[in-house]
Amino acid sequence: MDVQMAIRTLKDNGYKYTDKRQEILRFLDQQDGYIPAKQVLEFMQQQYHGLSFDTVYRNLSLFADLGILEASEWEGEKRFRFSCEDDHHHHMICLACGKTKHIPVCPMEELYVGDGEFKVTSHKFEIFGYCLPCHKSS
Amino acid sequence: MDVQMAIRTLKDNGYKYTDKRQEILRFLDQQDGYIPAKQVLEFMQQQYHGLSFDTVYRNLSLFADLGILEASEWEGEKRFRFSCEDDHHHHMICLACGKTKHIPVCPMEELYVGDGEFKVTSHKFEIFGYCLPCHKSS
DNA sequence: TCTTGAAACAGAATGATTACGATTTACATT
DNA sequence: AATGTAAATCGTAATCATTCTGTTTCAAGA
Repeated sequence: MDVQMAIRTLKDNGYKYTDKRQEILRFLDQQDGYIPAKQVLEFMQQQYHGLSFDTVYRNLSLFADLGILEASEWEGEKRFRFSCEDDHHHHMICLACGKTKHIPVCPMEELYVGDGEFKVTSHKFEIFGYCLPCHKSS
Repeated sequence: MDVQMAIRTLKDNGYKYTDKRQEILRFLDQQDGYIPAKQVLEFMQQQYHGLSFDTVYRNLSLFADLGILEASEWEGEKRFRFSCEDDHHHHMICLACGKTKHIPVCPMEELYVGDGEFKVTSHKFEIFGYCLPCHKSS
């Protein structure tokens, strides 16, 4: 997933492509790991003085709904990152800097949960901790 | 960990044992899994009309600090449960009614992630879907 | 019983997020 | 290029969970 694919996804679903959406997507495309919504807002307000909170928060949620972004949430803040284009996987997430590391294994593949009493539609598996640089500096 | 042990822990650390603390502990002792702080507050306000939010939130944090409770947080809410290391589990969550079902297996037990480059502190594993009653009625 | 410091109270403050009516804008159609 | 319309954004208020502050009440040791 990159900015071009994101634009196509937006158009395919009948959404418009605005300069603010472009800036949000370009900013997140440059980042490495999960970025708090607040931080995206701050970046955007540098260029668009008086930008409404609503615009940023609603667009981030929209992008996540469309699969353009991946969303997570910890320490009371929602965070977003560009969707990884490769195979299904999960993340280790650094609580200090938000950087992520792939976990190649998916627990769902080894776990039998389809017991007929629960129709599974999705799942979330995340490991939290500290990456080496952040762990050292604390 | 049970209510008696919790009382001892409180006393050992120089904290007082009040009727409100007793009620919070007894309520959580009867529960099965993580309970949102808000829900503890609602239960307490049934008996103590006009009970301060502060009393419940501060006590829950205190209990967690003392190791009486385990704290977690998702969907923007802090949640607590009695400490019980041998009962570690995860949940299937119904997206329609919110009811949960235990998953007896923890993927962390079978996954080697301690590669020295990441200090693991916690993890989250949740399966989303629909329980039988909700699935039938849709 | 008395004393003292912790606990609880009441309500304001905070921080993140969402909601809403009014206005502006993107873009397909004319 | 001009127009119509649904979507996007604005500006601000509301909400939700939680924390803080200053004062009063109370548990438990002396």
